[in-house]
Amino acid sequence: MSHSPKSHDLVLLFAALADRTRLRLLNLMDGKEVCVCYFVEILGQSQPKISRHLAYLRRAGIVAARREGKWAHYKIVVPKHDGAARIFNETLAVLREDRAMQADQTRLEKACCTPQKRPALEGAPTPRVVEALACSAC
Amino acid sequence: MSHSPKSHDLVLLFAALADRTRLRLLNLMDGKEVCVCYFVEILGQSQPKISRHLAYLRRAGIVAARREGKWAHYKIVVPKHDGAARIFNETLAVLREDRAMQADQTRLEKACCTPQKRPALEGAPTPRVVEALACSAC
DNA sequence: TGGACATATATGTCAAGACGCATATAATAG
DNA sequence: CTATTATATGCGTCTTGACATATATGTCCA
Repeated sequence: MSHSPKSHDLVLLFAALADRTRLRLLNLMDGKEVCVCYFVEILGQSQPKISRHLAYLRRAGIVAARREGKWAHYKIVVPKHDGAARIFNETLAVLREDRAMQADQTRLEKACCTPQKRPALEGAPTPRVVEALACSAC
Repeated sequence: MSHSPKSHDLVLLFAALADRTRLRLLNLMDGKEVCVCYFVEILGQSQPKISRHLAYLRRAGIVAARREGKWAHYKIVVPKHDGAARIFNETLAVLREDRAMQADQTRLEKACCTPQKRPALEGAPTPRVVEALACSAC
């Protein structure tokens, strides 16, 4: 596929990646489908702010939302455009090596293990592994 | 090097890449050091516009300017941060595969061969190959 | 020295995005 | 049905960036 690889796609991708909060969200979604309440808890940012950035990523076509009862789950969608996909995957790989991003990952894993200790996560669905990359702690 | 790979660097890189004109400029600089007047001629955009985008890229630290008499030459500088460098190089590779970007390259090569046919390029220094990647036509 | 030309910056205008706050929707529980 | 919880969206404000026009700076050459 990836019919006409217009640089327009790339510009949209880069714009979506040009925000720290969005990079942190993508990093948390790396290999997992994550509930919104976890993003709010782990990043410690306001729920509307998180929701807005998730909407931005959704519009950019690099995440997909799934509703399950009162919870919304988000997961990564690799861009169709081949070039964009390569850049996107490389970006995820770079994020994995970043200290702060690893810290986010660690906190997510910890929260997954003892969600009952966090009021905001009581009864919330824990992140679910999607396509390879196992969550060692959960 | 690349001591503390802060995601801040990445955000700045992505912001710099999130513009079509800047992507076209970077593509033209791929492997060559290019005079500003060539950018203006090849992209067919106003000189101030080109200059602003070059200034943006300069501030972002991914191009370097060199003054030679009345002409200014720009060339690519790969980011220090290792992750940013990988993403940046991958981006350049993707641009090379893009139709429109190839068209820009072709027009640059043609202009290099017969600069005397273009008033704006009379006497201007032709792009100079830097670090490998030869300009086959010039 | 002065003028022509190449390049850079200042300014005004417009649109997009980020954020906080409040509020609306949606689904569940009681 | 009402209350509660989770998520999304309007709205006002601030910042940033893109662009066009105008202007400044710097360099060469006559």
